[in-house]
Amino acid sequence: MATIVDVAEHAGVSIKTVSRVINGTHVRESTRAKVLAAMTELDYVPSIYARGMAGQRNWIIGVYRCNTSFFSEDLKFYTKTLDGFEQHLAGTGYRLLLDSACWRNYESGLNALSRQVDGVLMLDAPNEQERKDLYKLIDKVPLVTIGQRQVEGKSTYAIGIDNCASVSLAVKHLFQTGHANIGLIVEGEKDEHYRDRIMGYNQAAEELGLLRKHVTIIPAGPEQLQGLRLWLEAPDRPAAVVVSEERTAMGLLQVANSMGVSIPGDLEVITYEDTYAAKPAFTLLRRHDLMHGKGAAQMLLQLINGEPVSPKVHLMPAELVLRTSG
Amino acid sequence: MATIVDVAEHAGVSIKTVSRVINGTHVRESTRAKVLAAMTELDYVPSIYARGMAGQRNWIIGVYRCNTSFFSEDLKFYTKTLDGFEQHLAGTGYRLLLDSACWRNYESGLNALSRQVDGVLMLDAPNEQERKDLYKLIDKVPLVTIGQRQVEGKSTYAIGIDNCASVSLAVKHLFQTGHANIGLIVEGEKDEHYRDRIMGYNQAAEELGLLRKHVTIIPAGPEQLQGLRLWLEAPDRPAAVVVSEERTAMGLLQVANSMGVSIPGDLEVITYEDTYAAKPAFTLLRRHDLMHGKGAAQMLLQLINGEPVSPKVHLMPAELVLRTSG
DNA sequence: CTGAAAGCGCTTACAG
DNA sequence: CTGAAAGCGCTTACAG
Repeated sequence: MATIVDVAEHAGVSIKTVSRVINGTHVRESTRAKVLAAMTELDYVPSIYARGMAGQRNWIIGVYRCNTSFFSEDLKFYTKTLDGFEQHLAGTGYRLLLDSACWRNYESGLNALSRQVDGVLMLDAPNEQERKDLYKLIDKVPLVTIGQRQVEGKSTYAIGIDNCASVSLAVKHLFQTGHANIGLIVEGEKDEHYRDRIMGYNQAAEELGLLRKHVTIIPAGPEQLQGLRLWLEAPDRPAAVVVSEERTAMGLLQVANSMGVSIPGDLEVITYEDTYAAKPAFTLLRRHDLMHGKGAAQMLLQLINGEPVSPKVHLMPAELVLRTSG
Repeated sequence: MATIVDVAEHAGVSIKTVSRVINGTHVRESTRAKVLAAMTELDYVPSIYARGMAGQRNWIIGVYRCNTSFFSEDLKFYTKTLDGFEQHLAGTGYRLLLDSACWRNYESGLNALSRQVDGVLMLDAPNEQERKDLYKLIDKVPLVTIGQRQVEGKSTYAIGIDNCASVSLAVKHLFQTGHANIGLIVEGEKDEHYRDRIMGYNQAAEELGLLRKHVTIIPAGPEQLQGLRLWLEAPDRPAAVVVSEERTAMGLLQVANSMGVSIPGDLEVITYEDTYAAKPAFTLLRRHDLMHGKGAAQMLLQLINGEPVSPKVHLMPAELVLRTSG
């Protein structure tokens, strides 16, 4: 296995020069070409271990999820984000480390991770306690979260969707297309993003002067279809609804079908766009996940490089994608 | 940042002893406790870089996908597998590295990766050319693939689902429940797993003496629903069908609903179980993804440790999960 | 712009 | 069972 010494000898230059080529520092073009040729010929790959140990950079970025296996089912909500993150990182020399030894214990895990990486991307919304632990680590390692993280009034560097503005946008759209009786269905009320969505609904409802607010919490799980059935059967149910999760919207479609309720004819539905294949008869709230991921990578690189990052939190509303069928 | 020297001094032992504790080698229990206490007190974390460089192990396992971003949409087919893989690895000291610099170029990428990791888990089915490149690397690094990989009659170490046996099982089940006109819908015929499924269908059809084979290829994409409509409208269409992808099965359900065709009343459907939320009225072919992942991790650790692995390829049929509703 | 040398924090024979 | 020392392959001041 060729080392930097072999490359230097083969190219007839100093080790330092090879190092400069590896690190992209300025080297005379003809020299660089000679070195690159030697690298190719010797099938040389710089050792991440030697680089991490000798240098002040590790060239590794840790990707972290709170108190959950990295590869749990709901990773699907992040695949495009991570794709964008990785796309932006490609060519920078950074690699992604998923530390299976650490994500089972939040503080000590991240603590350990923070020593080994140059920066951390944090995916999931921590609960209150985790958020406090998280905040202790912000000073130890450059850290960017997907979605806003508030800790005692302060925030992490964050990029993501503006759930409040997105739901508000959806409600206003329904109002503008002639609906006055507009509901919201969410799967919970404890998580930050559900709270933000409820807030967005309430804000829009007040702004528009809606006579009635109709927020329903229907948790995911075996009883969900039954819950949706009851919701649909209620005599005063809204004629238009924003559904917070696409799987719930799909359930709603299924139940509506079985009850002879036509969507969008009898019930107009707007829902977040997720990973399911069929997108029938819904107007969608489309997140720009790929862009979030790229933005997170950019933010993180700026933090690592000590460049100023502004604003600290960058939230974007979803884009409304009008249904074309139905 | 505490080093192994600090820990040794603090615990009043030699560096070597600390190293032995880190690596789980035999140390007197009282000594081990003293060292662990010192580690905790000093908030010590061993450097992966120093360990990787000094030792003959890197304690890192590379996870690799062929010619695709790691985080592409279809990662969802592998989340449970990876979850199991990671679960089995937890506590062994190994971590997972996703090398964003390498998976864009197959051979050179994996080549580079192979230097930096102790073993590789390979997820996607490579095409013929990639498979040849892959095979060159088998000698360089312990490598396990999910799903079978044949290269010129030889195979990688592999674990996964037996697509042939699974579809065969499904067809036989339909036959035993009284169906004689049984079809198969797949989304392609080039990929190995589609070929295996078609093979399984054909084998079962011949074994059972089915009078007619009815294999239909309906690619995913915008025209899929139209294709499924035509399939459903055909006067001689099967009364029972094995659908190879759940998204296609969901599309079939949607089209059937709109046409007034009842599932399972008018059409019995068996499909692979994937990630979608609603599982109505289908009998499912359930893969034991978690088990595949754990098995892959076990295989890989055995290979890394130089232990014998047998059999080299371990394929399991899917489990038939009978529908309870419909 | 380049060369010689120290040092990063571990593991591992080699002695004791 | 333990201690002292070499060495892994880089980066980085430090000289030239």
